[in-house]
Amino acid sequence: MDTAGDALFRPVRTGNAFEETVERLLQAIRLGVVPPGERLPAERELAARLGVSRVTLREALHALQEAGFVESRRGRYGGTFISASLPVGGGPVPPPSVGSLEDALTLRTALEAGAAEAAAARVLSGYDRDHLRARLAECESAELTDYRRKDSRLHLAIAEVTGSASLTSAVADVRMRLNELLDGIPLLPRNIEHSNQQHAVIVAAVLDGDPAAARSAMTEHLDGTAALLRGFLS
Amino acid sequence: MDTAGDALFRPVRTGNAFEETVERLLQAIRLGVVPPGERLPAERELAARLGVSRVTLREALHALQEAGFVESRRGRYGGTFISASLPVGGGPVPPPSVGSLEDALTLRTALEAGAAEAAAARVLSGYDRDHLRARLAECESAELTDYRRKDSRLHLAIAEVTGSASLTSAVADVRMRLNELLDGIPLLPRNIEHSNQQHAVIVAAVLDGDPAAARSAMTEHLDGTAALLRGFLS
DNA sequence: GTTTAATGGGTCAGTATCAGTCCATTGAAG
DNA sequence: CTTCAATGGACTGATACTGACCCATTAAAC
Repeated sequence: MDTAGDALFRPVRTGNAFEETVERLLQAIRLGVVPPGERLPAERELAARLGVSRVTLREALHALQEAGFVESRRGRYGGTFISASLPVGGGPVPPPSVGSLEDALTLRTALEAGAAEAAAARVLSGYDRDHLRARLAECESAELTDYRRKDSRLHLAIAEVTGSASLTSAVADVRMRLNELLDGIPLLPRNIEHSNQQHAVIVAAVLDGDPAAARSAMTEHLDGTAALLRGFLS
Repeated sequence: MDTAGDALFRPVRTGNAFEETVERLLQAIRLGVVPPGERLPAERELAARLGVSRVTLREALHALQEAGFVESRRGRYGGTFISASLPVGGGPVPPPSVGSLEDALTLRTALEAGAAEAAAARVLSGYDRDHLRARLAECESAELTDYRRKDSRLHLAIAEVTGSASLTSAVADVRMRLNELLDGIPLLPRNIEHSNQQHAVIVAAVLDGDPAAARSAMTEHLDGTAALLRGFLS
C-alpha cells in the first residue's frame, strides 16, 4: 500500500474552487494559449466550461485583473481581454525540494516524449501541420521576454496534434509546474538558439511521420533543460 | 486557442467532493492497492490525506459500505476494511465514444511506456526490486476473477518504482478509465497467459536496467490490449 | 475487572459555492 | 436616433462542505 497509497490518497481537491480557477486561467495566459490582446470566452460560457459558478469565475477574474493579467470591458463586443503587457513572474517560488523536481521531470519526459511519438505516428490534417509550423515559427522569432510562452505553446501544440485532450491537459499541467521553476533561472541566448534547432528537428520528425526520430529528438531536447534545472537548483 | 482551449478550459472539478472521494476509494480498491481484508487508514487520517472533511469522507464510506465494498468495525483496533468478496462490476458503463477511447489509449501508452523506461533507468532499491517481483508473482498466480486487479497492481508498481508520485497517480487514473471499458469485454485464459509472458519480459528488463528493452516490451504489451479494446468496442 | 487509547458515530454553526435573476453598458445595425 | 443583442456587474436564497466538538464502542494492557 505504501507508495501507491501516497499516490492514490493524495488530496482530491488541491484548493478551493476560486484558487483552482485562478490557476487555470493563469495556465492559459502563461502558456500562451490565449495571447496578449485576445479575448477570453464570455463569463457565462467560460464558467460553464470550467464547471464553476459564474460568481466564482468572476472572483477569479477580479483577482487576475488586480494583478494586471486581464482587463474587462462592458457592453456588447466587450469582454475580458489579456493584458498587452503581462506582469512579470508571480513572486518568489517556494524552494522546490529535489524530490519534487525529479518527480515533475520524470512525468514530463514520459508525457512529452510520448506525445512527440504519438503525434508522429498519426496522419495529420493540414490544419494540424500548419498549426505546428506556425508555432515553430513563432518560437524562432520570439523576443527574449516572450520566449518561455512561445516555447510552451509549441510543446503544447505537439500534444494537441496527438488528438488526445487528456494528454494535452497533462502536458499543460506539468509544464506549468516546471515553468515556475524555470522562472528562477536565467534565459541565455545561447540556450535559446540550441532549443530552436532542436525544435526544428522535432517538428520535422513529426511532420515526416517518423515516431522514433520524434521521440529521440524530444528526449534529447528535454534532457537539456532538465540538466539546466538540476544545475541551477542545487 | 481552439484545441488547446478545450484542454485548458476543461472543468476544474469533475464532481462534488463526495463523488470524487468515492471515486478515489474505488480506485484504491479496484486497482488492488489495498487488497480485500485489509484496513483503510483511520477516518481522521484518511480525511486529512484526501483533503476532505471527515463528514464528506464518511458519506463516501457509507456509500461504499451499502454497495458492499467495505465494512466498518468500531472500537480500538477497529476500522474500515475492504470486503473479502468484492461486488462485481459497477453496473453498465455508458457507451464510450471512439474518441474518448483513443484519448485514453494514447495517454496510457505515453505514461506506461514512459514509466517502464524511467523505472529501468533508475538504480532500484532492494525493496523496489522485491516489490516488482512480488507483484509479478501475484499476477502469475491470480485467479481469473482477480486478474484485472493484480494486473493493475503490477502496472502501478512499475510506475511506483519510478519514484515519481505524479506519474504514479496519472497511471492510476488512466488505468481506472480503461478498466471500466475492459470490464465490458471477456477475459480469455489465452490472453492472460500471453500477458503474463509479456509481464515477465517487462519486469526483467526493468530489473536488468535496460530502458530501451523495458519500453519496447511495455509498448508491445499495451498494443495488445489496445487492439483487443478497439476490436470489442466498435 | 478496570483502565485506556484508538477507533467509528453523530451533531452543529460557519463558510464557500451554486443556480437563477435582474440591472447597466456598449456599439453595431436598422 | 432608436433598437437590440451580447456582454460584464450585482444580488439572493438554497445547498455543499468544513472544522470542531462530544459520544459510543472495542480490545489490548494492566
